[in-house]
Amino acid sequence: MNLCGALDHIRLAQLLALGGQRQWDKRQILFREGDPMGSFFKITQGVVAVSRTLDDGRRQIVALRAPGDCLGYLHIGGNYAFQGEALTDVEACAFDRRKFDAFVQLHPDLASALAEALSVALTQTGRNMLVMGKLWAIERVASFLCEISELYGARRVSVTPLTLYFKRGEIADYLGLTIETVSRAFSQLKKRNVIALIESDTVAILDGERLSEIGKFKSGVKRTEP
Amino acid sequence: MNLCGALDHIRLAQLLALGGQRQWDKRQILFREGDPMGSFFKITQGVVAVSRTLDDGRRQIVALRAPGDCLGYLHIGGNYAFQGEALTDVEACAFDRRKFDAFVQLHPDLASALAEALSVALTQTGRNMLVMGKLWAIERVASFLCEISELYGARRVSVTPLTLYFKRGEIADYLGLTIETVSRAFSQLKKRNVIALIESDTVAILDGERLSEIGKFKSGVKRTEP
DNA sequence: CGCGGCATTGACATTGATCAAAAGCTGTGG
DNA sequence: CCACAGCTTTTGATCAATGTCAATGCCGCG
Repeated sequence: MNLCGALDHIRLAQLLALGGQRQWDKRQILFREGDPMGSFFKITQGVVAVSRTLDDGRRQIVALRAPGDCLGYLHIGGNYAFQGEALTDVEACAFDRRKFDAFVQLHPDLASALAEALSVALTQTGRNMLVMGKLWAIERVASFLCEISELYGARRVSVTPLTLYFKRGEIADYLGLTIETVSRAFSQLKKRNVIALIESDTVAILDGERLSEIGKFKSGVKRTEP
Repeated sequence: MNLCGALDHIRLAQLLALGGQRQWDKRQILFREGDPMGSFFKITQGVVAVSRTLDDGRRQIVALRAPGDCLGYLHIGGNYAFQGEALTDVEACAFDRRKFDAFVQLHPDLASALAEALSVALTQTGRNMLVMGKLWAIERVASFLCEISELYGARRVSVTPLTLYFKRGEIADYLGLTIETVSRAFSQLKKRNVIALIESDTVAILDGERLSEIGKFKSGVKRTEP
């Protein structure tokens, strides 16, 4: 979720004063599911995966967060409802939740912005449920590539070629598949000349039209010049 | 989502004056995905399924809404992001979205309540993604029964025995399964004496402990006296 | 009574998971 | 710089879970 829109520079500065900029290395945990909630975070650099894990170790990544997004906001009885893990090196501003809530009390329109950001996140999540519930493996992977391409394109990260910052296992945990199935889906898409692999991590989208058809993805996805 | 909490009676009355009580029959559509958004709704009676459908007809139910909940709030470019369909006869209060937004401007704490309600919905959705992404068919069905039991228990509907108001096809569309798989899961749970079927629609939970174990469902589920 | 919708069950097909092996890459230390 | 260890990805072989297709039965309603 993203609540930049409603913040003018002055209040953004005030808000930033509530929290400190912090950094995490790739693969570090920003916050753990079940831990008492302290701060939430607004990403300035990098990509974070938000996940839940069952007792037996099965993990589901429920959202991706990129620069501008907030995360670590949701709680169950005062404990983090999810885990946040850095997929890249990450910089984020950490806000003490209580101070933030107090700040929101003083700036009512911020609450509206918050509601708006949450609405967008909830809408996005609805699409992800459709993807996980109804699409075949190759469709899910195609959808994922479209989503990442759009997310990174909208936020910053260069998209030509497209570096995912996801390992196969993370894609699997995001899409409700296994590593092997994700790998095979990539191979399929290669064979059909829809994508090419630059590195295991980095993709050239050869036929964005086709990719978004396969992924049932509405908005346009640009072709990556190889 | 539910924003009763923040509303005292006086303001609730004012708010209600913004919208009119309306009724729908079972299986009627409250609003369609893609239609221009007019009102959103606060349910007073009945159960509604919120869904998205692909062009080829595959449908995913992304949320259930019961009395006290709001729905029809999410939009993409001013059009409903989802469809709302009555699973039972439904009564709801319809609020013109623009009037509501204006009202929220005048009552800032309502915006906070809205954000809180959206947060709860988003947290719930996270769990559903875990269910769909990682659980086996029988686990999903068990999880569904726990969820329904808790939802109805918390809101109103009698829970002994538990009437679902879902057809098999709707359960399937909620859990990312097929009718037949859902039916087989019910049969399994019957065979294991975890549940009994009163009617195809109505279940007695014989062993809630076991059911919530199977469904990986945290909070307690009461036993239904048969 | 007979029709239509829904649920159940069985037989079979297919997808995706699991198990296993091999190849590629990365970083470390000699 | 090379060799080796550890990790990740790919690919193949097989298995299991779930989807698909079809038949049957149940139930409510005209």
